[in-house]
Parts: sequence; structure tokens; C-alpha cells
Amino acid sequence: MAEATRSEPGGVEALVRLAHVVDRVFTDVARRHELTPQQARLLCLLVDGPVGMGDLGRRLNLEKSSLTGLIDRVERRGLAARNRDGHDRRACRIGLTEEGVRLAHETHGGVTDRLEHLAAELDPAQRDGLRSAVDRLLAESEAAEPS
Amino acid sequence: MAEATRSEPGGVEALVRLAHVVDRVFTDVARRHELTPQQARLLCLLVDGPVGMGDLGRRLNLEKSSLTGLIDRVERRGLAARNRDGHDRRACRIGLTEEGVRLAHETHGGVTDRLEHLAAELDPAQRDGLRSAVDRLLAESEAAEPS
DNA sequence: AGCGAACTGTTCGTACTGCGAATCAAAATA
DNA sequence: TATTTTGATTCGCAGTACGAACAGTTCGCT
Repeated sequence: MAEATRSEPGGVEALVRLAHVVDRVFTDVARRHELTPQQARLLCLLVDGPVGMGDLGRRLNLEKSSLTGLIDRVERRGLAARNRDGHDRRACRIGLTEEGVRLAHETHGGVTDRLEHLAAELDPAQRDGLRSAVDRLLAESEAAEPS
Repeated sequence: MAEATRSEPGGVEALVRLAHVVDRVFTDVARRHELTPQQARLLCLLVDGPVGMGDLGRRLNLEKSSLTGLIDRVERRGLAARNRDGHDRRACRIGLTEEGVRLAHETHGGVTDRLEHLAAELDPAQRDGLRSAVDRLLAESEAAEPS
């Protein structure tokens, strides 16, 4: 029963550690801007325009009750705002304020810079390999999740 | 100054999303065993034998005061125990109880299974590409961190 | 030996995170 | 229209994480 392990010796461990590195970057950058990691993640998701609560919950992997609180705190800091949806008077879409956009760009840029700085050491072949493998994994996990 | 962005279109995004997938797996598996993600991470770190608080804080990226609480809760559940160090009466080493070992193996196995199940869909070239890229990134980040 | 600096871990107060159950209003469906 | 479903909030609870202040221990230096 060690065959699977033999064929991927420590590969999973490496993935976990990589995730940890990314997480660390996110945490550090967020902190530098007086944000919590979750708040930073939220802002980055909102940077392309307003998003509904449903989408947000799915993308952040949060229960709706958790999301309400997160939005509350971000709204209280004047970084985002709830905009009621015209078609459905229950629903609301979350959009960034001016200050929110500024912070979102700053944190997104900070994270990108630091990760690109790491990725810069990869040679083009490794870059491509990483890209294609990650894309495949993501497609895979997205396909598996809706279960 | 958009050159760097042009040369890595979305590559960083892929990394972030990959981290998110790994995180999700960890959260799900932990929950299945009545653990929080952080508690699961802790158990996995302790599986190779007792570790001192200093090391733990560094590896989990936690402040010591945060670590105290985490250990408290895990100890209260009977999964780990503080063992005082013989050489330094201030220090203590955290070790797993029998039940802790059991849970640690279960969660570690669960995470590994699910990630390997994902990775199994990659063809060998992608696997190798991912491996080498991730190893490189980890080496890079470890070299950069001690700053 | 003795004194002070550095280190290890805890306590305390505070804010944030995240969940599930219960609730309410607004759709959607029968 | 009556019923069900859906979108979001509220509440209570446990866990997470930080920094400052603290106590005991060890270390370095004289």
C-alpha cells in the first residue's frame, strides 16, 4: 500500500507547505495595511466590481452568517458598501468604496509583487509546468466540489 | 511597469487559488474529525515527535501568546500534553497523546488522500513540473524568510 | 558569587473569525 | 392565494490571534 506514496514522495507535503507560504504572504501584506487576511481576501475579490453575497460565500468558502459579519466589519471601516439589488429586494451586492479600491489595489499589488518575486526564480519551463499543473488541479477540484 | 505582469499573466492568481484549494481540503478534513484547521495543522506537526513551543510558533507562524491558547485547547481535549524539558526548566515540549496520534494520522491521511486524488489526474510531465516548481519556490521562500 | 540582560511561557484584554439555529422579508411555485 | 424556497441578518458560542505586562529561568559579564 505504499505504492501511491512512492510515486509521489512528499509531493503532497510540498503542496501543503506551498499553501502555507502563500498564506503567510497574504497575512503579512494584509497586516501591513491594517487588514486581517480575510478582509484582504474579500477586497481582492471585489476589485473587479460588485459581487453578491451568494457568490462571495461560495468563493470564500464561508457560511452566510459568517459573511454577514465580515461585510459588517469591512463596511464599518468604510471600505465596502452594501448596494441593494434592483431585481431582488432581498439580495444585495457588495461594492468597494473609493478607499476600499485603493486598499484593494495596494494589497493585491503587494501580494502579487511578493509572489512574483518568488516565481521569478523559476525558469520558463518550470513556470509553464506550474501554470498548467495548477490550472489542471483547479479544474479538477472545482469539478469535484459541487458534490 | 506592466511588463512583469505581462510575463506572468495570472500565474500568481493561480498560486493563490491553489493555496485556497489546499486550505479548503485541510478545513474539510479537519472538520470531519471534529477539529479546527489550526488544530489539525498542529497535530500534523507533532506527528514526528515532541516539539518545543519556539519551533511550533515559527512553523505555524504564530505569536507565543496565540500558541499558548491553541495548546491549551488541544490539551484540554486530551490530544496533546506539555512535557517539561529536562535541560531548561522554562521550556516545554509538546507531545501527542495516544488519541492525538490516532487523530493526527487520520487527518494527515485524509489530507494526503484528497490531494493525491487531485494530483492523480495530472499526467507525469505536469506532476514533475509541479514538483520541481514547488520545490524551487519553497527553497526560495525559506532562503528569503530568515530576514 | 552576584547582577542585570535575554529568553520561555503564561495571563489578560480586545478584536476578529466561523458555525448553526432561529428568524424575517421577499421571491417563486403550486 | 397559500406554500415553499431563497437571501440575508441576528444571536450565542467556541476558537483564533495579537500585543502588553508579567514571572520564573538561564546566561553573560564582572
